[in-house]
Amino acid sequence: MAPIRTPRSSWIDEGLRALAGGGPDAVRIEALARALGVTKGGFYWHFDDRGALLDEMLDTWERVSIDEVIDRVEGEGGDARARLRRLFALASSTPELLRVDLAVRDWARREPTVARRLRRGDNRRMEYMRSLFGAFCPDEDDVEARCMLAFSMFVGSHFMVADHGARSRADVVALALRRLEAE
Amino acid sequence: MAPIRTPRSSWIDEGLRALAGGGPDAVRIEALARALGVTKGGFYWHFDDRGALLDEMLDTWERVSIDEVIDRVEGEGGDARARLRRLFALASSTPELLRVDLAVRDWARREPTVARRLRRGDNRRMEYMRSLFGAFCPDEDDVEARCMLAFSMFVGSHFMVADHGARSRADVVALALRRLEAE
DNA sequence: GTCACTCTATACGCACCCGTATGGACGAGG
DNA sequence: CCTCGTCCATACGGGTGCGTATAGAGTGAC
Repeated sequence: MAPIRTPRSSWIDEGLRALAGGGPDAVRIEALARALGVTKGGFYWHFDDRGALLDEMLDTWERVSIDEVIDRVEGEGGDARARLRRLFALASSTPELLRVDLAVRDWARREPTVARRLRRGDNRRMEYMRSLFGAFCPDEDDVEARCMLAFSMFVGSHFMVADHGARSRADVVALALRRLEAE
Repeated sequence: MAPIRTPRSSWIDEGLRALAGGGPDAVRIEALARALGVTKGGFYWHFDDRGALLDEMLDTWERVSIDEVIDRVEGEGGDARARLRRLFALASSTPELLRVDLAVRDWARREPTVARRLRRGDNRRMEYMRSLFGAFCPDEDDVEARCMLAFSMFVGSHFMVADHGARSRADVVALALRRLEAE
């Protein structure tokens, strides 16, 4: 057994970095190789083709961005409002992961297979949020509206570039979130 | 003066169509030419290069997606809540225009010059929404939070793919909007 | 009919990228 | 020391796209 010099995971990580920076079109094998300091020779030893890499990139995105985040929020206890705030904090805490998430969302708009994965992930997250809002909010329509507003603000705030006078973007998001948590 | 066969505007329109469908990387001159039934020969008579086309595409996007929408909402009268609803309806009414808007938002995440244009546009729309929410909502923080929620839901809802049980996405958005319009 | 103007076709050089083929390099196990 | 497994470098063919150069077509003005 020889040692592993540039394992699959390096290619996947570098691919996710490229995806975050420039979208799926920026995931070019020769560019990744340059970034890793090798040539593409080894890439085709690990992967069948570019599509296989993209697939595995989406696998790891699903795992670390969705499953692990929810697990960590659940693991630390607190009431529903505390978990809600922690969910938002955690999801925005890793800039690199966040940018991958946003890139996947745009990608999903034109690739049905990506959209199917995103649907699975978004449904998981929404289901989890419903349980949190439902803990202190009896009306079902209201729960759905609050989930929608909270989730779409989490996503949409990164796709808009407005100023808010003296307030920072984070201030306004916190303000809005507090509004959604109200009785 | 000879007649105009494939004027600048054809290239810009076709470019916007490509942008809506596949992002800025999909705006390829030879592909646009094929779509227009000509070769790229004439393109370089109208434009210096690909960048010049992208620039003019953004010009027209700014004009028709922001200025004209606000003008039309204002032109038809009604109270603040009616205008708010019309603003949402109008902005979503033209699928093609909407998809350009979303593509520009993703594009802005990696191109500072695009981000600057988007900032200008988003500030205009936010300023207008502030005036509408401010008409029936006295607290300034509350106005800002509602604007943020409304705008980011408008944007974010198109970047998420969750199901809502028996409800349709449009139902949930309407539900959420009604919540934001409440006294 | 001629001219001027507005495109349009075609061909070229360059660069980038994909996927394949092939011959290694390099260290662990025997 | 030799072999095997794990990569890596290099070269190739094919495809696509950009921007340039150049010759020409089609139409209105005169």
